[in-house]
Amino acid sequence: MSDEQVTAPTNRRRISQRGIATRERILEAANRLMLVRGVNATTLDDIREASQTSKSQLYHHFADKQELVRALVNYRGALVLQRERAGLERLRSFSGLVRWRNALVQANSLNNGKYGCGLGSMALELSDQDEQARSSLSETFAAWERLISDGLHRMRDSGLLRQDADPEKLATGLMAALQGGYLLANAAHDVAPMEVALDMALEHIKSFLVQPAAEPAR
Amino acid sequence: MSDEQVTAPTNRRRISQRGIATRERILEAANRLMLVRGVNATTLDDIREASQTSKSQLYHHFADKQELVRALVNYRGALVLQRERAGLERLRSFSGLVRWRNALVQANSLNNGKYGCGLGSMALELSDQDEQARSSLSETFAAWERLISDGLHRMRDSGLLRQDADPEKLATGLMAALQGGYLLANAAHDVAPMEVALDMALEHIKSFLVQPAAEPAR
DNA sequence: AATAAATGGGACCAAATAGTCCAGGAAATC
DNA sequence: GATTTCCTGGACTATTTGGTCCCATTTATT
Repeated sequence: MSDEQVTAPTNRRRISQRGIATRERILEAANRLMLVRGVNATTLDDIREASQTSKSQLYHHFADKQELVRALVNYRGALVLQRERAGLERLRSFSGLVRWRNALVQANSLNNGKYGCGLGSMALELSDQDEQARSSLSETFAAWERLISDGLHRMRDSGLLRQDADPEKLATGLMAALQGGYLLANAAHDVAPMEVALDMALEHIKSFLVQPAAEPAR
Repeated sequence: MSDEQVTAPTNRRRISQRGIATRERILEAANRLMLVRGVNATTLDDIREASQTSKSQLYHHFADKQELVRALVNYRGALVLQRERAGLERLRSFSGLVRWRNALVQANSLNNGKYGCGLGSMALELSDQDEQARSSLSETFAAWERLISDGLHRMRDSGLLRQDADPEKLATGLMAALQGGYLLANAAHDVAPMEVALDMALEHIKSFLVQPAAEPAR
């Protein structure tokens, strides 16, 4: 769904290790620059310079800026999903969720809430500008939520969560709290709102635990 | 804190009704265009055309694009706060919160989740690009949260909310859910995630009610 | 080794876009 | 009503930026 390449003879085309590396270097630079400056505020010359490549290479690997952005959407999505899969695929307990929360908070606190979520910022900037990018981002968010809801399903199946808990809705709520937390933290240049938001969502999930603990979440 | 005008002789400068109207027309057009296309993707020519003005007028009323954007940040902030003040300053009950939620959801559903929150989208786009804009936006968010927390304080003072409820944190959580909901709804082009997120936050607030009702929030 | 195809460097072009300028018209003050 | 100051229209300029092109170099296939 994301790999259309140069449209035509993908098979007839030779490809070298060096070419792959260059393409990767471009995406890596675009990822880095566009995270801090935003997509529209980053120029191709910025990327060319940061990736130590040239114009012809940019246009050799990507038809135009839009296609580069779309590739970045997939690139960044894959990175996030990979990271999140590592942290969520074995989720089976509430304390696992707390650890997951702590990891996100700590990562974000390293830069005082700046930059926010790479996916969320692209979503707001591109959704009303590039339908294909929006669609990809939406799917990535869905996959991310599924990682969470799968964990919640496991917790429900094992009897930790009540039967009337709705893993999908809980996951959506948690994701919204996370994204909203990123946004407020970014605006405030302070992780605090992100912590409060995540704690709210965790508290909400906690209220569906079969044996609610006495102490509040943390 | 937001009105610096042309820096120098604000008093010595005559100003006509027509001038004010033109400035307003420019801001109104910028507000409209930048909401759907984003700040960086909107050109001054777009604004000039949409506002039925000319280049000289843009630069007569604003030093450059950055200052126009900063003025827009304040303009939009004032609009949102005005709207929210109307809906929140008499907040005294949980059902009042539900009505507030419903109004936001309905407004957003009119365009299938598109465009998101005018403040939130600017926040993500400008926070890492214009420190002054970020600061203003952060203050506006704080004022908005205060409208909510003031209402929650009233509910706590009147005995509706438990004493251990923290209005500030509850307001931050609700705001994060709202902003995250806007973001996910925008990415999905569907209000549903925004509803789920807001309901989660309301449910969380509900858990601090002195006499929890039997039925779930709605 | 010869050949063909992929990769690379960077000058160059065209369009978009921010920003300038000035002359004429409108409004306020005397 | 005259004069001064503000406001407006729109042509014009400079810069940025996406995109093209050509030729050299490297890599793979024979």
